[in-house]
Amino acid sequence: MIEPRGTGALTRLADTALARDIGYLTVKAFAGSTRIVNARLDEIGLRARSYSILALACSGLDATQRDLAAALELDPSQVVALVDGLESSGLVRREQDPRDRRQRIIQATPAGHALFKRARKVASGAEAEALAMLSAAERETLWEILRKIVFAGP
Amino acid sequence: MIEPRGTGALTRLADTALARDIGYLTVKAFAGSTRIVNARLDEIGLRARSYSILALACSGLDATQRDLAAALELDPSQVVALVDGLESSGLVRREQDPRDRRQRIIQATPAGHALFKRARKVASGAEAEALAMLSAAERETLWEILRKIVFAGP
DNA sequence: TATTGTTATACTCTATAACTATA
DNA sequence: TATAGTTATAGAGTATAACAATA
Repeated sequence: MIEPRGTGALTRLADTALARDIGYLTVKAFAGSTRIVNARLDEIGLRARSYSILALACSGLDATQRDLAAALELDPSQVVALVDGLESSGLVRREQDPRDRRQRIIQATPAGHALFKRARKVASGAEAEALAMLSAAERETLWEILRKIVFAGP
Repeated sequence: MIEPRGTGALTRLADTALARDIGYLTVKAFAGSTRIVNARLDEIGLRARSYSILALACSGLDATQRDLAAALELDPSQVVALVDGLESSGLVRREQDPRDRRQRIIQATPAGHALFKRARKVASGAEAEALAMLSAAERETLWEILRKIVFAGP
């Protein structure tokens, strides 16, 4: 942006209309956070999405693949590949629901529960790192607003 | 999740640990918002990222491709394709910086400015739609927090 | 006939490495 | 030698359509 050396390219960006654009800010904030979270989770063989699947498999909700798709806003066909990966690593099992043999309930194995215990700490640390510039009160406010976006029915 | 017919699969999800996980909430909120924003922008031939490039090309900041990459948290090689698309649609021009012939300043054409004027309204409407469940005060708070995440130096 | 899980396909996004032209 | 833009490639994420087994 044709500035003296040493001046950040973003210096004047904060003054533009884009800085008021929640869409832009969301994309940028999300990109940075995802990078951090995935980098940390990669160390234990997970990513943001496989972590979420594992979390639900550990939750005791007896979620079917269809439920996982709905909960994570994914297409059912994407869930197949994610569960395949976790299953081949021995972290979850597909259990046939005796009440409807079409459905597969995804349950975490003992190894899955053990890894999730570690993964929660990793994810929580990554979150703290990604949001280090926020106060505890601001993080709480962000959580409340996100919760409202996700769980408020349309 | 083995519930009576008519009960939403997400009913009990709000009580699990995942509902406290900002990472999960962010992924889910972001997925929904992006879907809405891209669907609306598609109608005028843009997407979230080409919209952001066009916004900066219209901003008067005389941004180079390197600046765009930094501002949008993209790799410079991704900016090439995005600028290619906008340029072939006649919305932006690559102008060689006389002070450093390696650099290309991305400027919006008159057609680019005209489309951006429409695109801002579309993006703003999509944002309102995606965040309809928030009050004006909550949207303002969300904006402040996102701004802090994006512009707070590490 | 409708639904669950599955396979297949295509397109977008993200991440890296290497090349060219300029500095 | 270092940087801006470019090309190429591979992997992850997103979106559809169709199929087999089951309801």
